[in-house]
Amino acid sequence: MSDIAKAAGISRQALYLHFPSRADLLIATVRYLDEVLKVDDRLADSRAATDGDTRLGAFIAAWGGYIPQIYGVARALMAMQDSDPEARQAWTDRLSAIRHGCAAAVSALAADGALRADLTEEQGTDLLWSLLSVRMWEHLVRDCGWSQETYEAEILRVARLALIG
Amino acid sequence: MSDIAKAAGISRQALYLHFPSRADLLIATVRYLDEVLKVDDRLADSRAATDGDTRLGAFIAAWGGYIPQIYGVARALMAMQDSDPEARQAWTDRLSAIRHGCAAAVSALAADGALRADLTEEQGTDLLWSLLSVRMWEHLVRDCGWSQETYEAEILRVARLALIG
DNA sequence: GGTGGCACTTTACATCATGTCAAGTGCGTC
DNA sequence: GACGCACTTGACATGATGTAAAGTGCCACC
Repeated sequence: MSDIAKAAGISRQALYLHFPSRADLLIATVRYLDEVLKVDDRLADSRAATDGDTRLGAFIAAWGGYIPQIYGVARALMAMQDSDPEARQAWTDRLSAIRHGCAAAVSALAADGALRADLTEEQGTDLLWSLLSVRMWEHLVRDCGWSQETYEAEILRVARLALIG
Repeated sequence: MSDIAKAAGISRQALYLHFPSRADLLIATVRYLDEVLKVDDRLADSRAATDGDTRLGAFIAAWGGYIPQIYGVARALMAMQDSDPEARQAWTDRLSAIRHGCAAAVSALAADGALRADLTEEQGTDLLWSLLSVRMWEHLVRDCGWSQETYEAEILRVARLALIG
């Protein structure tokens, strides 16, 4: 909070006049980023897709490409999940929105008869959700040093293999 | 530290006589668990495997089954990575040991000519490493509510699909 | 021109976890 | 009996978060 106040050119206490707590600030920041970076527009392609495979690809491209934009705040928010219930709730809500996107893609695959026979839609959704988690991105891009392009391509490839067939 | 001291029936300060810091305590705990739970024995099957696919399966079973045993400490250790360089180093070392195991399995697959043509050994290792990360386990088992069996079976299935072919 | 409201500042303080320090206690061993 | 050792109690420093109170400067409205 101190650093942020300094960067904003105001006193630490003035920050509390705008955001009641650290959690509130981070949550507001995510919402602000969503607005500025037009997360809805990014997901439009995926919603417009007619077949499951296209939808899957568009969703992975949209969300996978969005992760690096929000990674900083996401990390801070994830880190305070254990201590702050408000932060946990906010991050959980967000994750659940992503899960909805995953579910829609998996459902579209199922409708095409393209979903693997040995997977329920539920399981397929969980699997895709995990592949698209911020932690997965963090591990592959930040820890392993993969480029964003390699990450997106490889996740798409693995998701296809894991879900389709 | 206070809670741990209480649970151990000694004063908070006495804990510092045994472990100089919280990070040291957690690191010592991981090492202790490794010893008590015989992590080496668990990995023996995987090292003994003659073909790549067997090695992959044995490694996933061994490490995937070990994660829930150390999850509590692992989580605490992961949480303090940002603030404590000592904890970061210790956890990084541990992850790198796991990566070695992944690399050995991928390498065995490559030796069998079973590794997908579009993957380098490096990439395949990173991928397997990510699938076997504690975060992945956490997400699927703890957050999604998968059983340990489903987790192991599904990770094995996805790893095979992603690496072999 | 005065006045009130508003955003902000400074200062002080509470809390909580980690960690340090010092003095004392009880117990077994040499 | 003296020493060492593990431990206790109590005090204190630090750093982050958050609360509270009093003061300041400026703008808009009457």
